[in-house]
Amino acid sequence: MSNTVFYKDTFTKISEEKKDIVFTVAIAEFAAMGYNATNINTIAQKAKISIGSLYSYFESKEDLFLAMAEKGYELLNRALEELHPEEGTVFEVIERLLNIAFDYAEKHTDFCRIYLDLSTEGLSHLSERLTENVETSYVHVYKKLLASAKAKGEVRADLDVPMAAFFLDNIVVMLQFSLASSYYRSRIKLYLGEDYAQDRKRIIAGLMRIVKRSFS
Amino acid sequence: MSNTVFYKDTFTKISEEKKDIVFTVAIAEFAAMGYNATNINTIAQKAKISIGSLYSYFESKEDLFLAMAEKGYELLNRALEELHPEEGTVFEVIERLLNIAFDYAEKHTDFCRIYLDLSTEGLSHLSERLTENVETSYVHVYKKLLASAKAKGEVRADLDVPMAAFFLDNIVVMLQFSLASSYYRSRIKLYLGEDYAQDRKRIIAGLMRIVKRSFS
Amino acid sequence: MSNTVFYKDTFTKISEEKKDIVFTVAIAEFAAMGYNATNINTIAQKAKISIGSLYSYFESKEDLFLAMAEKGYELLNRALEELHPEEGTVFEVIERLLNIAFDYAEKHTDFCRIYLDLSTEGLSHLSERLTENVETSYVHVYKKLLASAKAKGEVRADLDVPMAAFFLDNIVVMLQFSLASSYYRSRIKLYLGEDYAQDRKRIIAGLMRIVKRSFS
Amino acid sequence: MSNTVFYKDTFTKISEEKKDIVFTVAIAEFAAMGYNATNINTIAQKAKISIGSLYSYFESKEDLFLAMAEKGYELLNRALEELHPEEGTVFEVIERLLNIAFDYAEKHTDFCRIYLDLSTEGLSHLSERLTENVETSYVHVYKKLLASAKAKGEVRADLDVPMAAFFLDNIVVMLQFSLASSYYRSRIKLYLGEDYAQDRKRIIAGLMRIVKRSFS
DNA sequence: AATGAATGAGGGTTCATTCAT
DNA sequence: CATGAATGAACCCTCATTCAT
Repeated sequence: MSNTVFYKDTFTKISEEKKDIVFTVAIAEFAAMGYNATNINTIAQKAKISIGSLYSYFESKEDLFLAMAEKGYELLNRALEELHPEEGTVFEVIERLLNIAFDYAEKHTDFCRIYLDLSTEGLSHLSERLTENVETSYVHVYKKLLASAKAKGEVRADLDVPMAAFFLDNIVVMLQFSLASSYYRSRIKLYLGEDYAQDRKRIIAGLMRIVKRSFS
Repeated sequence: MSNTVFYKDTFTKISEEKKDIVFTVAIAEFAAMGYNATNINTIAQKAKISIGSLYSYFESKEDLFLAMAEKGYELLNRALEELHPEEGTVFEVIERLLNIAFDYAEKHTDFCRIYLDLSTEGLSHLSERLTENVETSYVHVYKKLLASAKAKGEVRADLDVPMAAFFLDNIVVMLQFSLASSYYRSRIKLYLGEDYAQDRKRIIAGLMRIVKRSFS
Repeated sequence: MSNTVFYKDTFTKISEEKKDIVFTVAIAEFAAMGYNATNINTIAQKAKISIGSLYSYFESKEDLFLAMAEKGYELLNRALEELHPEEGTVFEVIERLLNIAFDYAEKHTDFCRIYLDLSTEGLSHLSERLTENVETSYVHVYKKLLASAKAKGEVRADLDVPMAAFFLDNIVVMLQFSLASSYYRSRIKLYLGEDYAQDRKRIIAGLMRIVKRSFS
Repeated sequence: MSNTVFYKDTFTKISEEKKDIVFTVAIAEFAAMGYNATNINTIAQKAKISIGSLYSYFESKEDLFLAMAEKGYELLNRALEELHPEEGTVFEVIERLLNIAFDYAEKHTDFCRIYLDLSTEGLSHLSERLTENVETSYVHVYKKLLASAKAKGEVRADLDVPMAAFFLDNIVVMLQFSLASSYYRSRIKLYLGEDYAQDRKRIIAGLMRIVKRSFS
C-alpha cells in the first residue's frame, strides 16, 4: 500500500512545524514553477532552513519533489475516505466523488498543479518512481463501484464497466485540472462563461446529468 | 486568425529540407524533455546547424518553442478540415471528430506532449503568448454543432449546450493525452486492459455510446 | 602628416551618400555604446548595407573604429584652420580656440565621446595605432603660439611655455568632455549651476579671465 | 553619506585576505581591459575562487564593477582626510590637494583608470548607479575653501568661485588621468618632455604658479 | 561589388550538490 | 544535527568574421 519513502530519517525527527513549512514552501514552488524551473536553494531560503538541512532531509531534488507528490496522494486518500462507496446509490456516490474532487482542487490547488506537471512526458522518469498515484489508485474502487451498481441494477445491464470507470476518472481529472491550472481555468470559462464556470453546484449538476444518462 | 509570428524572417528563406529538420528535431526534443529541460545547443547539434543559425531563425528558446506549438495547431487545423460539421448527423460528426483526434495523437504524438507541457502552470507565461490554441479554437465549432443538432432535434431538447461542448472537448483532450503521454498511456491500460487500450475501434465505439446516451 | 589608412580601397569607390551613412551610423553607435559594446552587425543594419559590404570597406571592427576616429581628427583640423594663430593677440587667439572647441563639442559631440573612449586604458591598443591624434597634434601649435607671445611681450617673461601649453590643452580637453559626455555634463552643472553651465559666453569669459591672469 | 551597497552579505563574511585578492584582481582586470572587455571568469580564475563564489559575493558583473569603483572612492576620501582645508592659506591647501592627487594616482593607478572608463558615455548606465563619486563629492569642499579664502582676502575680491572651483577640479582630474592612463601619460610627455613629466615637484610648482596667478 | 546566411568560440549567469565548520 | 560558503558543469545567447552565391 505504501510507496518507497522519499525522505530521509532525519526528516521524521524535526518539529512538526518545520516539516509543515518545508511542505508548504516546496509545494508552492513546484506548483508555480514546475519541477525543472524550481530552485532548491530558493525553497530552503523561503522555508528559512539551510540548504544543508534540506539535503539532510531529502536525498535530492527528485526525492523532495516526489515526497511532495506523495503527500498530495495522502491528502487525496484521506479526502476520499469520505466517499463511502457502499452508502446510497451509485449516483449518490458519484456526486460525492465530484464534490470531493471539487473540494480537493480548491483546497489543494498546488497539488493538482504538481500532478499535471508530473503527467508531462519530460517527468516520466519521476512518475515512474511513484508506485502509486492518483489516477491509478482508484481504478479498482471505480470498477468495483460500477460492477456492484450493475449487479444491483442501478445502471444499465450492458454497461461497459472498464470504459465507464475510465470515463468517470476522466471527468474527475479534467475537473481538477480545470479548477487548478490557469490554462484550463481560462478554457472552462470559454466554454461555460464566467458565471457558470464559478458555479460549483451547476457544474456538478451538469456533469451528473451526463453521467446519469450515459450510465442508465 | 493567425498568431503573432514566432520565427524570424531568415527562417522563411532557408530550404524546406532544413526547415523540416529543425522542426522535427526541436519538436522531438521539446516533447521528450519538456520546455525547461530542453537544451537549445542539443537541438542545433542534432539538426546539424550551428547555434548561431538557430538564433538567426528564432529570437529565443521561447520563440522556438512557440513556433513549434503553432506548427502543431496548424496541423490540427488542417486535420480538422476533414470534420465537415454540416455533413451527416451530430453523432456522425462526433465520430469523425474522435477519429481525427485519434489519428492526430498517433501521427503527431510529440505535438500532443508539447500541449500537455504547455498546459502546465510553470509554462503559463508561454501559453499566454499564444493567441490561439487547440483547446480554445474549437469552442465555437462545438457549440454551433450542438446547437444546430438541438434545433434539428437530433439531441434532446433540454441539452445544456455549453456543458455538452465542454464535455465533448474533455473527451477529445483526454483521449489525446491518453494516447500521447507515457503517463496517461499506462493509466488507460490500467482501466481498459492492454488489448482494449490498443483497440481503436472499440475505444471509439465505447466513447460514442457514452456520448449518444448523454446527448440523446 | 597623414595616418595609415584604415579603410579599404573599395570604400573610396562607393557613392558619397553611402559613405556618409556609414560614417553617421558608425560614429553614433561607437559614441553611444563605446567600442567594445558596439555591434558591427547593428551598424550595417542601421546603415542599410550588408555586413559583407561593411567588411569590404573595412578590414575589421578595429579599422572601422579607427577610421571614424580619424575622420574626427580631420574635422577638428578643418575647424582649427579658422584659428589663425598669427592674427591678433595671444588672448584673441586663445579665445578663438575656445570658441572653436565649443563649436566642435556641440556639432561633433559623438566624436568627443569617441576620443574619451579612446583615451581609456582598455583601448590603448587602438590609440597606439593612431599616429596622430587630437591631443598630440596641437602641441607644437600651442608651444609656438606661446613662445611667440612671450617674444612679443604679450605674456610674462618667465612663462613656463611647456606647462602653459599643457595647461591650455587641458582646458580645451576638459571643456570638450564637459560638453560632450553625460557624466561630465552633470559635473559641470554641479559646479556652475544649470544656467551658467549652458551660458557659452559666460564660460568662455570665465576661462579667459583665468588664462589671462595666469599667463600675464 | 554611504552609497547603496554593491556586494552581497556573503562577501562580508569571508576572510580579509580573500576579500583583498578579489579586490586586487578585479580592479587590475577592470582597469586594464575596461568594463566591457573584462571577463568575469578570468577574474574568478586569477583570484583562485570559483565563478559560483564570485556570484555569491556580487549579484552581477555590474555590481562587482561598482563595488570596485566605490572602494576607490573610499580610498580617495581617506586620502583627502589629510587635506585639512582649514589649515594654512588657500594655496597651502591647494598644494596639499595636488600632492594628495599625485599620491593617489601613483598608488591607485588602477582606480584612476576605472574612473576614466566610468566617465565614458557607454558606461553612463553604471555611473548613474553611483550616488556619490569622486568628481561630485568635492564640489562643496572646493567652493567652501575658495569662498572662505575670498572672505579672508587671500584671493582677489572678484573671484568667480564656481568657475574657480570647477577649474581647480579640472586640474586635479587632468593630473590624475595624465598620470594613470597610458594615453594621457604619453600626452604629458609630449608637452613637458620626458624629464619634466616625471618631476613631481616641478609639475606641482608649475601648476601652483598658474593657480596662484589666476586666483590672486 | 554586394549580400546575408552561417559559424562557433566565448561570455554572463544559474543551481544541484558537497563538505568543512 | 545545522549551516551556508564553495563548486563548476551547464545553459542561453551574442557577435566578429567568413564565404558561397
